[in-house]
Amino acid sequence: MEAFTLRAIRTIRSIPAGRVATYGQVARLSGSPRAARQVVRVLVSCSRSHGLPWHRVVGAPCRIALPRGVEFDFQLALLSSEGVEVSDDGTIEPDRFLWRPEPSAFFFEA
DNA sequence: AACATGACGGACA
DNA sequence: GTGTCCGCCATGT
Repeated sequence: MEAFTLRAIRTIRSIPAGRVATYGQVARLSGSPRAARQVVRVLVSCSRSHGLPWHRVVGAPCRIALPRGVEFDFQLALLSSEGVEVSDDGTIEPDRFLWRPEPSAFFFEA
Protein backbone atom coordinates (compact mmCIF):
# COMPACT_ATOMS: atom_id res chain seq x y z
CA MET A 1 0.00 0.00 0.00
CA GLU A 2 1.21 3.47 -0.88
CA ALA A 3 2.53 5.76 1.82
CA PHE A 4 0.16 8.45 0.69
CA THR A 5 -2.79 6.15 1.33
CA LEU A 6 -1.71 5.65 4.94
CA ARG A 7 -1.19 9.37 5.49
CA ALA A 8 -4.55 10.11 3.90
CA ILE A 9 -6.23 7.62 6.20
CA ARG A 10 -4.61 9.28 9.22
CA THR A 11 -5.63 12.72 8.01
CA ILE A 12 -9.23 11.67 7.42
CA ARG A 13 -9.38 10.02 10.82
CA SER A 14 -8.24 13.25 12.45
CA ILE A 15 -11.10 15.31 11.08
CA PRO A 16 -13.12 16.18 14.19
CA ALA A 17 -16.83 15.45 14.40
CA GLY A 18 -18.96 18.41 13.49
CA ARG A 19 -16.41 19.61 10.93
CA VAL A 20 -15.74 18.85 7.28
CA ALA A 21 -12.60 18.89 5.12
CA THR A 22 -12.25 19.07 1.35
CA TYR A 23 -10.54 16.47 -0.82
CA GLY A 24 -7.79 18.89 -1.73
CA GLN A 25 -7.32 19.79 1.90
CA VAL A 26 -6.91 16.15 2.88
CA ALA A 27 -4.44 15.72 0.03
CA ARG A 28 -2.37 18.74 1.13
CA LEU A 29 -2.36 17.68 4.78
CA SER A 30 -1.26 14.24 3.67
CA GLY A 31 1.78 15.66 1.90
CA SER A 32 0.62 15.40 -1.71
CA PRO A 33 -1.09 18.64 -2.76
CA ARG A 34 -2.39 17.36 -6.08
CA ALA A 35 -3.64 13.96 -4.99
CA ALA A 36 -7.30 14.80 -4.54
CA ARG A 37 -8.30 11.96 -6.82
CA GLN A 38 -6.31 9.52 -4.76
CA VAL A 39 -8.21 10.70 -1.72
CA VAL A 40 -11.37 9.72 -3.56
CA ARG A 41 -9.95 6.29 -4.15
CA VAL A 42 -9.02 5.93 -0.50
CA LEU A 43 -12.53 6.83 0.59
CA VAL A 44 -14.21 4.45 -1.83
CA SER A 45 -11.91 1.52 -1.15
CA CYS A 46 -11.04 1.94 2.53
CA SER A 47 -13.82 3.80 4.29
CA ARG A 48 -15.62 0.65 5.31
CA SER A 49 -12.62 -1.52 6.12
CA HIS A 50 -10.93 1.26 8.11
CA GLY A 51 -14.04 2.78 9.64
CA LEU A 52 -13.20 6.20 8.24
CA PRO A 53 -15.46 9.21 8.77
CA TRP A 54 -15.94 9.46 4.99
CA HIS A 55 -18.96 11.70 5.41
CA ARG A 56 -16.72 14.52 6.67
CA VAL A 57 -14.99 14.85 3.32
CA VAL A 58 -16.61 17.18 0.80
CA GLY A 59 -15.76 18.82 -2.50
CA ALA A 60 -13.76 22.05 -2.84
CA PRO A 61 -16.91 24.25 -3.09
CA CYS A 62 -17.69 22.91 0.41
CA ARG A 63 -20.49 20.83 -1.01
CA ILE A 64 -21.32 17.13 -0.86
CA ALA A 65 -19.61 15.55 -3.85
CA LEU A 66 -21.90 12.56 -4.25
CA PRO A 67 -24.57 12.62 -6.93
CA ARG A 68 -28.10 12.93 -5.59
CA GLY A 69 -29.39 9.66 -4.26
CA VAL A 70 -29.44 7.46 -1.19
CA GLU A 71 -25.71 7.93 -0.61
CA PHE A 72 -26.12 11.68 -0.80
CA ASP A 73 -29.00 11.57 1.66
CA PHE A 74 -27.03 9.30 3.96
CA GLN A 75 -24.04 11.65 4.07
CA LEU A 76 -26.35 14.61 4.67
CA ALA A 77 -28.02 12.74 7.52
CA LEU A 78 -24.70 11.76 9.12
CA LEU A 79 -23.42 15.34 8.97
CA SER A 80 -26.68 16.68 10.36
CA SER A 81 -26.46 14.26 13.26
CA GLU A 82 -23.05 15.76 14.09
CA GLY A 83 -24.41 19.27 14.06
CA VAL A 84 -23.23 20.27 10.60
CA GLU A 85 -25.90 22.26 8.81
CA VAL A 86 -26.23 21.14 5.21
CA SER A 87 -28.60 22.81 2.80
CA ASP A 88 -30.84 20.72 0.56
CA ASP A 89 -28.43 20.98 -2.36
CA GLY A 90 -25.56 19.74 -0.20
CA THR A 91 -23.71 22.97 0.42
CA ILE A 92 -22.12 23.79 3.76
CA GLU A 93 -20.93 27.13 5.08
CA PRO A 94 -17.09 26.97 5.18
CA ASP A 95 -16.88 29.77 7.73
CA ARG A 96 -18.81 27.71 10.22
CA PHE A 97 -17.96 24.07 9.52
CA LEU A 98 -14.77 23.75 7.51
CA TRP A 99 -12.04 22.09 9.55
CA ARG A 100 -9.11 24.36 10.34
CA PRO A 101 -6.26 22.10 11.53
CA GLU A 102 -4.15 24.61 13.45
CA PRO A 103 -6.03 27.80 14.09
CA SER A 104 -4.04 28.66 17.19
CA ALA A 105 -0.83 29.27 15.21
CA PHE A 106 -2.46 32.07 13.25
CA PHE A 107 -5.19 33.09 15.61
CA PHE A 108 -3.54 36.30 16.78
CA GLU A 109 -2.24 37.46 13.45
CA ALA A 110 -3.60 40.08 11.06
C1' DA B 1 3.05 -0.90 -22.28
C1' DA B 2 -1.02 1.97 -23.63
C1' DC B 3 -5.42 3.44 -22.30
C1' DA B 4 -9.55 4.42 -19.56
C1' DT B 5 -11.35 5.83 -15.05
C1' DG B 6 -12.47 8.70 -10.79
C1' DA B 7 -17.37 11.02 -4.42
C1' DC B 8 -11.43 16.19 -7.61
C1' DG B 9 -9.32 21.08 -8.25
C1' DG B 10 -8.23 25.26 -10.53
C1' DA B 11 -8.49 28.33 -14.41
C1' DC B 12 -11.29 30.48 -17.66
C1' DA B 13 -15.31 31.82 -20.82
C1' DG C 1 -23.39 31.55 -10.89
C1' DT C 2 -22.77 27.71 -14.62
C1' DG C 3 -20.35 24.89 -17.92
C1' DT C 4 -15.98 23.29 -20.13
C1' DC C 5 -11.26 21.97 -20.25
C1' DC C 6 -7.15 20.30 -18.67
C1' DG C 7 -3.91 18.59 -15.07
C1' DC C 8 -3.37 15.20 -11.65
C1' DC C 9 -1.87 10.06 -10.42
C1' DA C 10 -2.92 5.29 -8.47
C1' DT C 11 -5.54 1.35 -10.33
C1' DG C 12 -7.61 -1.78 -13.34
C1' DT C 13 -8.01 -3.56 -18.06
